[in-house]
Amino acid sequence: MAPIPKDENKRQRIIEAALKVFAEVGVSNGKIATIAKKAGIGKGTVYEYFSSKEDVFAAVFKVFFQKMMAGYNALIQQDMDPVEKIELILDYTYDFFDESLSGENSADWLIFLEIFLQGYRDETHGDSKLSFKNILHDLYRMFRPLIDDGISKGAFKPLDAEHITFIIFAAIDGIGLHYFINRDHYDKEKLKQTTKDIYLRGLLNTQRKGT
Amino acid sequence: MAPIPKDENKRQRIIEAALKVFAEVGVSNGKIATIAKKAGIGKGTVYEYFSSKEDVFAAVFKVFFQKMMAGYNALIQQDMDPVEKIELILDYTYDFFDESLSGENSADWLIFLEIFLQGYRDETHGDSKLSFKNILHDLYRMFRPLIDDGISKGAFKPLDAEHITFIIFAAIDGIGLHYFINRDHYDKEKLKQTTKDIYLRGLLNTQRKGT
Amino acid sequence: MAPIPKDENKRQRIIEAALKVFAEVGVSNGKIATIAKKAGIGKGTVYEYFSSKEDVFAAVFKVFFQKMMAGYNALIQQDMDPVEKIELILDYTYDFFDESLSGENSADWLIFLEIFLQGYRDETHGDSKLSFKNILHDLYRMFRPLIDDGISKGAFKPLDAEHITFIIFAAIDGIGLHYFINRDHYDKEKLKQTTKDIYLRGLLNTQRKGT
Amino acid sequence: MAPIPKDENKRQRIIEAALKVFAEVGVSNGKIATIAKKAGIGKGTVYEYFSSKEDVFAAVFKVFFQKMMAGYNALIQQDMDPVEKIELILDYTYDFFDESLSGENSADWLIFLEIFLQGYRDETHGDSKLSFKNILHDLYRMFRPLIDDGISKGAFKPLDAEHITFIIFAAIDGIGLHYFINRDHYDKEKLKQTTKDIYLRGLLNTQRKGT
DNA sequence: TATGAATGAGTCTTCATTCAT
DNA sequence: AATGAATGAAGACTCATTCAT
Repeated sequence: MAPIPKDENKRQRIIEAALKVFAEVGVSNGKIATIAKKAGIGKGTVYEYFSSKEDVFAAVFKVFFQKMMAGYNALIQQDMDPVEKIELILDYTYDFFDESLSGENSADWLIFLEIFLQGYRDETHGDSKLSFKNILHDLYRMFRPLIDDGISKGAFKPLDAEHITFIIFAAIDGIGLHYFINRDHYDKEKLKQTTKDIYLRGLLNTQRKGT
Repeated sequence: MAPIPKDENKRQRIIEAALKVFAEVGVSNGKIATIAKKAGIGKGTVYEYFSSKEDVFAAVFKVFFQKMMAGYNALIQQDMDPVEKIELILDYTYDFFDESLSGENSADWLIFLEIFLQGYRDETHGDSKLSFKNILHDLYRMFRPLIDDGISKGAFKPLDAEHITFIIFAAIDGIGLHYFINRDHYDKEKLKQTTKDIYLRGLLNTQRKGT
Repeated sequence: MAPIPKDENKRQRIIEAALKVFAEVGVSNGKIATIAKKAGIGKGTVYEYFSSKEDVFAAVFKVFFQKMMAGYNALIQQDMDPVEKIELILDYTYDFFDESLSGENSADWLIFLEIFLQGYRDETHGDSKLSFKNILHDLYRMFRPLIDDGISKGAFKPLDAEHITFIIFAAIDGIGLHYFINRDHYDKEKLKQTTKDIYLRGLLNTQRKGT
Repeated sequence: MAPIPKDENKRQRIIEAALKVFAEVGVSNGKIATIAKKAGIGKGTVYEYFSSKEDVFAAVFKVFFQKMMAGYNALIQQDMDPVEKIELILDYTYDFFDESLSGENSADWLIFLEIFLQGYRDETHGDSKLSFKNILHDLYRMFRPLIDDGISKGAFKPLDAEHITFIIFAAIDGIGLHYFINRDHYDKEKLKQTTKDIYLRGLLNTQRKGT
């Protein structure tokens, strides 16, 4: 059905174009014709690389999360102590959104929500090959060692690692989302600092020293 | 075009039906015919109360946020100390999603994202009468006094109130979102507790007592 | 799927239009748009009465054979002796095609083949609600009593009635088909006479009297 | 456009593949891509041998009737008396269909109808290089000497030879067609016998001997 | 006021055909 | 000579919206 001919580069161009289009107007409203034009190819050519619009979306979905995970993973893999890493990750979240929002890519990040919605519905309706849940679990799994490390090194409170991971990542998501809409109303550096203050003073058990 | 006839009750039924339909299948895929049937009226009747599908969405948007704000506002208005309130609010977030997800309304909460997306796009594209940003600011404005109160009473750290409000609310949002997808993988009570642990041990400056 | 609203008259107009269009250009090449225009309605309206093009075809199929059977049945029901009836039926076959071919309906009869092909393929491919075989058996069943009657009255040779029915009807079909193409090359009255000569002198066992 | 390159063998493979494909799914639904694959060549190569799909069909049309005529002609050319030949031809019709229907070629014979329809329409619409009428006349012309021979030898009734030819051949066609669909419902040998009984007892004037 | 039958603009998708390699 | 990637014209079907009843 989806023959996937050789030109891998062209396939990528379609995915990128689709990402932008879906982000800008939504998956339902994103026309294959628009995607094709944006990719600089003919309408029919899209179907040489993907069997359907749904299939295009699936590819966008996959690529998006791979990139996202790669971004965070690069930070996590670095050789530094857990506290610094958490700080880096929190800072990075703001910076990542800030970059995503610059220039013409301004709406790119909306694709996260599009993907979230579409992916969740597909899952609910059972016709999904894109297990959204699984993606989230991959993300948690990626963060998890960092938390474990912090706990074992005594840097983090000895709370349940699984639940901490969930909360931290979920919170980061929400913060990114809101910052996405409100960045012109807030001072980024102050937000970064406050975020770290709130998270870390709680996460770290250094204060216990004082007890 | 939309004369807005008398029967206000019927108008509400349409909005409720639209909420469910949009939540379940998305705004783009939500059909006027489906909404009408769910509201128990004829297709044409929808156009007696609303001038277009877009107009129906605007009403859903408005009602949804009014309800949401009412829910949180009820908690905030209660006469109790700021720390307890924050705890209540965090707990409530989990409970709210838990309730929303029970029974047939299981997808209701997806409407938040639908609304978010649609609202944000409308705003970006300039054709919006629904300022999404304004809604968010209303929400922050609602939470703000609670933070101010906590700070002035010495219960919360003397950080910048505006930024705290942003972070707390954004985090709550993210947590709700993720819990929405993952609730069957986690123990709610443990999550509640860990959430409060992380947020509050950081937010509260009680540890200073020890100094 | 196929709501089938009230206006039965309009439904008939669509079927008639489809019959002509399918006959003229084939089922595959027959466009819904053309059918709609010919029926004097909007494109979308076709879908108020039929759920798909396939469904339109099914209706054409059904109506066509009902008419066809009604035509032959009227002859068969008449109160006259079997030999005369067979003669009438053979004559009628020529006349029927002759009429079908006059004026603008000139291609109408091609629909028989279209239907034959489409029906046969649908059956083979299993996705048929139009059992073509069943239709043919209905036709045979209709002719059968005539043959039985002729045999029991001693007018026809005492051959196997079922097989006679098959052969006579199949031959009539072939004759109609060829006449359809060749009528301008032959003298109809001569064909009628020759046909009866060949069929009847064989079918009747009157000649045995002479033995 | 269609330079008709050397490899005649490849050209035949395309025609054969097209025959099967058209028979199976119809001319409209038969895709050039499918034909190419079945012929074991590239899609573009088809256009080295034929200028268009229509041109491919024309070749199939021509080849099919050549084969068909060759089959019957072989029988007609044999040195035997007219009555035996007619019997042979009638028997052969059943056997031919029986063979065509065995194994994977099961739908091959449908091509006759496809060709009939397409050919007839092309003729009607004037864009035909395939005079369907002419083909039929060739067939009649082939049978004609057999009838003439039978009449002149006194084996057949002295009816008009041209009309007899038409009727016999047309009837054979119809019988083949119906047998194609119904062969599992009838006993072939009985059908053969009954067919010959009906046709020959009428065609032969042997009964006159008794007079 | 309420309705739902009618409509056609708009979208995905297919496929014959072209053409650079 | 052979190929198959690229293309866009064409067509089935959907659905917001209108309007006569």
